[in-house]
Amino acid sequence: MCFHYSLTIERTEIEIQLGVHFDDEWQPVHHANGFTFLQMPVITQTNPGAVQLFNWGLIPHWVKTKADADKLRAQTLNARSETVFEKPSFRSSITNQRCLVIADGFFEWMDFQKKKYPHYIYLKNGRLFCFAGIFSSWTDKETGEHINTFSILTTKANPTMARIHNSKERMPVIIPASLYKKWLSAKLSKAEIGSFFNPYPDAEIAAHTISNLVTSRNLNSNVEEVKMPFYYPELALLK
DNA sequence: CCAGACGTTGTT
DNA sequence: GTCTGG
DNA sequence: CCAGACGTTGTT
DNA sequence: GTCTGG
Repeated sequence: MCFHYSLTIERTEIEIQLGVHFDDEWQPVHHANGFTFLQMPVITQTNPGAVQLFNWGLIPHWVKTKADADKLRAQTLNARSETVFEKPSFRSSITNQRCLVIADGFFEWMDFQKKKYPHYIYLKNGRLFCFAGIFSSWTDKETGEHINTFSILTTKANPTMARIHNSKERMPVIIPASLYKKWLSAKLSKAEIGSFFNPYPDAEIAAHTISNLVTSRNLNSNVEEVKMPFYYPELALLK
């Protein structure tokens, strides 16, 4: 799974690397906590030339009230790729409402002797990447407000992620750069969509432990330092 | 028929 | 131990 | 996901 | 909206 990630590069750099327009205001985010349902940049199937800001936490179209939406979105930050075609919250989005969720790193915790050790995971080449996402547009009938939301697909962990995320052995689905266009193309069969649901190649990712600033209540975690390496002597026992 | 769920995980 | 809030 | 609470009352 | 459980 993946409930915390980062996108720490500038808007113009995102435009250059992905060849898209990004017209909204944008400040790099060092720590996006899914449970705050913040707006993050995505590229949708329906508007593949543009980066848009959607709220993390998918609200299905059939939700009736804002209260129900708020309950559900805390549980739709991720969608299991194995069941995404069946689940009521996701099945109407996977066929024709896929998106790329732009990121440059994500956070997971290792369990060791009953303590949690946060890690930052990123590509060895240092570039941005895209999670496989699905999106939905929801209208609040009380206020008329439209909210565009997304969820990040998950799959089983590759060896590096299994070592880090040792309690659950899951990881987000990452789309290889060469397949961005295909993920966003219309008329993919169920099998073609399913062919994306693989762990990302182990050899291409890197990771290190970080301090617990990432979940600090008193300090602002949305700062550059959040992803800096932090050494835990007790973890040396693992190597 | 209506009411209620609709999700992610993991499991000393 | 388990739930809620962020 | 983690951090932090973990209660009483009554309720448009 | 659509399915499950009662």
